[in-house]
Amino acid sequence: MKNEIDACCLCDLPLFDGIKEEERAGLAACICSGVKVFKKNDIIITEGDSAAKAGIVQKGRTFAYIIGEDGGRIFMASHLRGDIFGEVVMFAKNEGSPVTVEAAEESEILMLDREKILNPCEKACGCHVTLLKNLLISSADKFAAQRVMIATLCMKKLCGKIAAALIYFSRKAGSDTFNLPFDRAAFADYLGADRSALSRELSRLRKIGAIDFYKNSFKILDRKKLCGKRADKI
Amino acid sequence: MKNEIDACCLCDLPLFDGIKEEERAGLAACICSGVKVFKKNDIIITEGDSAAKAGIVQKGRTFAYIIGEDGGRIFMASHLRGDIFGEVVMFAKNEGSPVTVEAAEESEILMLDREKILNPCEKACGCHVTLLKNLLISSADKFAAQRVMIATLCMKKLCGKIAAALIYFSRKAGSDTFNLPFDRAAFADYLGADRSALSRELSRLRKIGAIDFYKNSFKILDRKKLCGKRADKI
DNA sequence: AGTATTATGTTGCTATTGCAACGAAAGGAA
DNA sequence: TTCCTTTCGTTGCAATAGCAACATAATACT
Repeated sequence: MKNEIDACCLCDLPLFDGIKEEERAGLAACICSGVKVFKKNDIIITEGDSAAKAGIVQKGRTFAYIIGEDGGRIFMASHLRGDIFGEVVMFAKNEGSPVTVEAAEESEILMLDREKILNPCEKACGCHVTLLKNLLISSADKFAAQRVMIATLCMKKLCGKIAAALIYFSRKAGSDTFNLPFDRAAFADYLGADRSALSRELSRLRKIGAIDFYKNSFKILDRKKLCGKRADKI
Repeated sequence: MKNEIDACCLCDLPLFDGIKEEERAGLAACICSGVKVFKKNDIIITEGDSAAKAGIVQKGRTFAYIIGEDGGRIFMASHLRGDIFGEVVMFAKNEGSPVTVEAAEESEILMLDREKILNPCEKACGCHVTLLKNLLISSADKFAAQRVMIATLCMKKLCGKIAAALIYFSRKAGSDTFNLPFDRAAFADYLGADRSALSRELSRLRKIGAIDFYKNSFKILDRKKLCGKRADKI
């Protein structure tokens, strides 16, 4: 295990909003328990793990998923540099992690300690309330992200799901051109759809001029076409 | 507006776990701003409402939903006596309620005040950290409920969605016989499916002996049949 | 009771989509 | 380079599910 904490990365997180600059480093050191390096496809948290772990991505990219009862992979979230994962679940009564977290590429993860967050050393008392409020804000944001997923998955047709997802990621990026944080297979998982059906539909949307894409880079060309009814055959 | 606070209802909530009996009533009075009565189909919170309201159901039943871009209703949650709603969203940066909350029947709602929760009177300082921790726990639980919805909606076939939902509500009730908190139309919304398609599938599942139901009361008879492949025709 | 309204079930039709199988393209490793 | 692996697109086929329209049952209202 490496033990260099990228203080810059850690202290700039929203988690530390409202905490005085001079207190951040101390608090950061207090709540975390070291840096771990994971190779691509390494499992960081296994579904059912009793220990309530959390982590912050210092370098690389990770994603969380569930293996559904039908064997399919249910995509839950992706985490880029600066993102926290596991911090919401840490507080749930239910024991065991509900998801598996996997490294999408070689990644450095700053591991957080549940107990230290819940019961930090006494000197941190001043920051503590602020930290908890920030965690609440973070939870609320993740809650909102899940709500977007639900709204996407509730669309009755695949093109509706695609439209909802593309519009969401476009808005998030603040541009009609943007990258999706997953490959086709993961995108299909995210939409709860079949990969080949997704490919077919994306091709159709490109053909009618609604979108354009190359790999995981997408561009929305025409929102009306994106959401409209399908044209009659031929 | 009525002004009787059902102290029993309020104080027994998980929100007050870990807070001394003698402090509960005071804290309760401190964070809430009165009781409102709503008739069936009254709107309690409208999507987009700037005020971050929250409430506790003292009597009755409410539910939250979004009107999707395709006009369909996206079911998000239902709230029975003792349930809190809006408390997670209160902390999100994003202004405006993402959902509409509606009374499913005549309901008494204890309204909560965001500012009072975030910045309670000084004397409540001792309880404050505990209250925030409890809110974190509550957020985590709702987060988990949303994750279940996502796992349900990710099922590729309707029978899979139905199975996932029924098994979830069965486990929640701790019995193979249980009531769903919605009528057929809302159940279809919850599954992101068409109401008539849901009826058709439920009838099929009853015919093959997987489940039985009457109104919103369901019974799981055979889990294998519930999830298995469809029998060949006739 | 009688009527209106709502909730639920049924069915035919057809578009949609899952599934499986295959091929092409891209990238990595030896 | 060549081989291997992974990713992505295409297509035929059959199952599925949305949609609309209607029938029936349950409930509320006067």
